[in-house]
Amino acid sequence: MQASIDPISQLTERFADAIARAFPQIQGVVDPIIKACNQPELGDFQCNAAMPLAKRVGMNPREVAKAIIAAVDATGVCEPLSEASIAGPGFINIRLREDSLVASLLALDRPDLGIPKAAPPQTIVVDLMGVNLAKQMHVGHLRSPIIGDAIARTFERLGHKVVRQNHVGDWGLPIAMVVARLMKLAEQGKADLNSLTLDQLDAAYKAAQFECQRDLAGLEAVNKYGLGPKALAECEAQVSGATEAFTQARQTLVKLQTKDPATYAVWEKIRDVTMAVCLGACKRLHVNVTAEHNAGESSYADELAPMVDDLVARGIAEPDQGALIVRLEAPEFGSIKEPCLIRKTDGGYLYATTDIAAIRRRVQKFGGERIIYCIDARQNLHLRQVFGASIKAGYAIHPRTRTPALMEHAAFGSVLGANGQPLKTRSGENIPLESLLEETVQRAGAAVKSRNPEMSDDECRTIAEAVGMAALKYADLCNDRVRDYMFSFDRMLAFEGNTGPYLLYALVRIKSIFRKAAERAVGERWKQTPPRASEHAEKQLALALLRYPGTVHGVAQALEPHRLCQYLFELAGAFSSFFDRCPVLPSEGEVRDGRLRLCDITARVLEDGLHVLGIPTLERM
RNA sequence: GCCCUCGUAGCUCAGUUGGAUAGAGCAACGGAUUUCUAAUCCGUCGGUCAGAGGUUCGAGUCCUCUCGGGGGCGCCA
Repeated sequence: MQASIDPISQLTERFADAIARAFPQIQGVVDPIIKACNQPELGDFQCNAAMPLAKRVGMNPREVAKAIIAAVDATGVCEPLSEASIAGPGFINIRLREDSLVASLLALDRPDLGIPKAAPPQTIVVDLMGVNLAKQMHVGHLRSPIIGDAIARTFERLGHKVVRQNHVGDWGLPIAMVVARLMKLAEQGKADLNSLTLDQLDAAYKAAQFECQRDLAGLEAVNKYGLGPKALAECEAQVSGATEAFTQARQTLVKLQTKDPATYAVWEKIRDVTMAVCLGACKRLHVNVTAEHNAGESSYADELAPMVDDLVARGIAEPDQGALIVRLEAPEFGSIKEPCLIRKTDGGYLYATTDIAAIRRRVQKFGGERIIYCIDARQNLHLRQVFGASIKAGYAIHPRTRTPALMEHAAFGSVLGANGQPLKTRSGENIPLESLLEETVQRAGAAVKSRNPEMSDDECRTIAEAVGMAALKYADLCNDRVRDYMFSFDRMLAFEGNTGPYLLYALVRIKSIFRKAAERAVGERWKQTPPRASEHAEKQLALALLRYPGTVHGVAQALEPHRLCQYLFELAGAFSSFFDRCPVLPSEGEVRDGRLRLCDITARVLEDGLHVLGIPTLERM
C-alpha cells in the first residue's frame, strides 16, 4: 500500500519485474535505478538500468532497454513505452499517466501524509546542546540545538522514540572556580547570591579563569633572562596569588563533590540562573529542549570512579606515563592512533570519561540503538575516541540487539561573518545570543511593517517574532551542516529567494485562498473532489508533493535537514508557479474544487515539513 | 609530521550516494498584476566543478597525488 503513494517505488517494482522477466539468467533482484527526470520535457521519470545491465549480459545497452520496455507492465501507471522512449546510450524516459498521478495524490492525502509510523520504532538519542554553567550564550550555541532539534523532530515524525540530551557543562574545576569566587565575593559583600544574573556569572567566570591562571611561563622567562628583582617579585606575587586561588578552587571542588550544603547551594543557584536563560532561548527558538532533557556532567560524577575501575579490571584501560588510557588502534575501535585518555596522573577524570559514561547510560539505560551527536566538527577526533572506547568497553553493545549502537557525529561547521571569519563583534567578542535574536526580530518587524502599514503593533510583533525565527533557523538549516555557513541578516530576511520567509509566505497565500473561499461561501465539495494534475503547473506541483515521504526518510538516513529545506523550497516554488498560472477561486466547478484540493494537500505538506524543521508557521503576514 | 574537513557561476549555496547539455537564490538586464497576499511569477546573462592522473560505456560524485582554506592531534572542557 505504501508503494501506491510514491511513483518511484511503484515504477521500481514494475521495472524490476520486467528486468527479471527479460533477463531470467540474472540472479537476484536488479535495481532498475528509477530517478526523477532532470528535464521535464523528456519525461517525469527515467530508468537507468539498461547501461549497467548491458555489461552483465553482454548486449548493446539500447537492445537491453528495448527488452525491458517489451517486458514492462505499464498498465495504470505510465504512458505506453516505445522505442521513442529510449534516449542516448539507453535511458528509458517515463511519463506518468494523469490518473495514476491523481491516485498517488489521493493515497498521500491522509493524516500521516504518506509517512506511516515506523514499525518497530527505534530508540534514538540525540545530543543536541551543551551549554556551560556561568557562561553567557552566544552565536556559537545556535547551531547545535537548531540542527539537533530538526534531526530529533525528523525521527519523531517517523514514529521513533527520541531521547533528547542536553549535556550541560556543570561540573569540574572551572565551575568550582566560579563557585569559590562567588562565595568569596558574597563574604565581602560584593555580590548578592539571591539576585545573580548570567552576566554577573559570566564576569565571575572570566575573572576566576584569570585569577587561577598561573603565569609560570613568565616566571621562567624572568629567571632565565635575569629581568631584575622587580619583575621577579611581580611574577612571584602573581603566581602565588593564582596558586592560592587555584588551591581554593580545588578545595571547593572537593566540597562540591561531597555535597557540602553551603557550597552546593551556591552551585545550584548558578545552575538555576544559567538554565533559565538557556531554556528560555530554546523556547524562543522553538527548540524542544526543556528541563527534562538535562543530563549534566554532574549527573555522571559518581559513576566515573567505579566505571574506570571496571575498565581497569577488565584490561580495557591501561596505565601509561602515570595516566590511564584506552588504546584504539584496532580497526574495530576506529583505527585511531591517539589513545583515549580517561584519567589524569593526579587521579582526575576528563571529559572523555564523562562522555563514555554518557554512552553507557544512553545505550544500557535508555536503550538507545542510534546515538547522534549534534556537535561542532572540531570535536570529531574526541567523539571517535569516545565511540571506540565505548565499543571496546562493551558499553555500546545494546542489551537487546547484542550489537553496538550506531553512534554518529552529525558535525557542523562554524558561523562566519561577512568577512569569512568566525562571527564576532567589532571588538572581537562573541555576539550574545540575546542581542542576535533581538536584532533578527527587529529587522523582521521592519519588513512586516513596511508591507502592512496599517497592521496593529500587536499583530506585527507576533508576526515579526515568527518571521524572524523562521529566517534565522532556515538560514542555518538550509546549508549542508558540515560546512561553515555565512551569517547575514540581509540574506536570511531577504524579500525574495530561498529563505524562511519565502516558505512562510507560500503557506500564507494558501491560507488566504481558503479564507477567501469561506467568505465567498464556496462550500466544502472540494473535499470530495480529486486533486487536479492536468495542466503543467498542476502536474509539477503534484509531482513535488509526492516526493515528501522520500525526502523525510532521506533526512533521517543522512541526518541532513538541508534536504528537507531544499525540498520545501522547491515545493513552495512549484506552488508559486501554480498560483501564478492557475487561478483557484476564479475558476469554477471541478477545476476550482480540484485545485482547492491540491492547495489543501500543499498547505499540509508545507506545514508538516516546517514543523519537522522546527520552524513556526503563520496564518497571515 | 599525522588525521579530519571543505574547494562548483561575480556573491551565497544545491547537486537525490556513478547517469543525458552541472542547477537554484542573490546581483545585472528584460517582461508579467481589472483575478485568490508582487515577500510572487516568466525570461536573458553568467562555469576549465581548485589542478593532474586513474577506475569505466559514463566522474562534480569513487581511488591516488598536488595546491589552497578551516579544524584537530594523551594529563583543559
